[in-house]
Amino acid sequence: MPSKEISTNRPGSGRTPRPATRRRGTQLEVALLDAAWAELTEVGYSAFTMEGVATRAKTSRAVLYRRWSNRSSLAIAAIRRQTKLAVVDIPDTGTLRDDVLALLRHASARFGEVAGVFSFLIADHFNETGMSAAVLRERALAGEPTAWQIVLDRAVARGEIDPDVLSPRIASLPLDLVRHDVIMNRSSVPDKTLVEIVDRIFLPLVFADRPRRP
Amino acid sequence: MPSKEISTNRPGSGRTPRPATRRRGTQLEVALLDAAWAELTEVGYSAFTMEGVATRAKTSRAVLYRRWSNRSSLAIAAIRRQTKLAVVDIPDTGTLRDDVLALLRHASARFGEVAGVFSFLIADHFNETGMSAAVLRERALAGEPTAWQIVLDRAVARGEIDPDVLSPRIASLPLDLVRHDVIMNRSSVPDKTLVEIVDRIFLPLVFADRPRRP
DNA sequence: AATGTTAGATACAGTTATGACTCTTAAATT
DNA sequence: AATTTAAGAGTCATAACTGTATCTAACATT
Repeated sequence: MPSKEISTNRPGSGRTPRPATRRRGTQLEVALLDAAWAELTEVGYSAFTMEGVATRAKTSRAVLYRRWSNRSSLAIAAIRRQTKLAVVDIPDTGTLRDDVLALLRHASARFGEVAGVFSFLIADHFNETGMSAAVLRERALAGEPTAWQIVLDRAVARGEIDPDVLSPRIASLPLDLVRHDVIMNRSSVPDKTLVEIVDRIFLPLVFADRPRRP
Repeated sequence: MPSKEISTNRPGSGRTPRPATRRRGTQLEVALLDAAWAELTEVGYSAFTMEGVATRAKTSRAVLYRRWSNRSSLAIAAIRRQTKLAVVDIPDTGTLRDDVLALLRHASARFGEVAGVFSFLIADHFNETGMSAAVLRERALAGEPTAWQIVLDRAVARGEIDPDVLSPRIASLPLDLVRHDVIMNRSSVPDKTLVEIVDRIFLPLVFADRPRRP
């Protein structure tokens, strides 16, 4: 059977009509990471394979292995890239409440999209490396002040809130709750819930010692 | 090579000194489920295999397959058993704060179990069924009032808190935050954090309209 | 004591992914 | 134009797990 079609093996002339172009360098790497991200969001980490990514990216596994030695590295790289890409335009409505709500709505919608990726947060990689979702998040956001932080800073600058009552835990509370909700329900958070988080939990804590806003 | 050691294959006389006892019936089944639970909490669902469970239980896969046809059935059975077993003894210190703290400490200490169960909930099985962790949790707790609910009810009965300010979201807030923390950090929650959640977030919200406690 | 059930060991075929390796050739570099 | 790099196609050995099956001896039942 090895004598079948001897040396008609020339690529381009064989049964597989290969595209005449080859991606290189950054262009290729971006394509690979995008494919990896798409794979992650669609099939989840548990079914995330080098083979699947290679197929989707229309390349071979070798190209992937040259850059990432295993699937968890690739997954992390894809997540990193995606979090960098996801630039939020920062709301500036003039009130803390509306700024915060705008960001939560955005976060909820976005978390909802990538809910499948959260499977990654639990999976084997963290068992091996001892890394956690929190660590990954910190690294991904390293340096850059988040939109969230900027919105809070502005509220402090306006004199709307007292920086002393804004402990890190209270500051991150709304986003934490939205994230928790998404993880538990595997879907974006109803707007009613977002409003409740802001009006019944976050703002009362932030304005605890002050008279209520007008 | 098949003629090597013909018929010295008698178990008990071979190279493997097998234990002379055999578990049966309920005793065996309990051992299997315990092994499955241990495996689930330690390696997570993505690395949860019939083979791993069998090895841990010191039995063969056939014994597992006779009872559960695949790993998700086995995982579900193990989780079911555990949720039945895990009876929390309900603290009754006389104050809401200490009761709540006791329950949070208990929940935090069992973080590994949370992580194990979550790794299952989030894995592929649920991608297909569309079920969410929140739904499954409700089902698991169906009927039975939780220790958490009982503690809150007692505080209401003592007149310590006003049932009207205790919306479902605020009521579940401390547990939600602990769960979120466990998921994000893959470890138990520092006691300092638990105290902060109770004293800086939960109690201020619950006692919002009242004078501070003595 | 005889009989039936089944735990537990072992083997096997089939599937899927890994990771290393060829080889040709498109694209970049010189 | 000549040379170097590496994309992309493909092969192969290895490993892990699945699900089924076979066999024996330890237990329960009679």
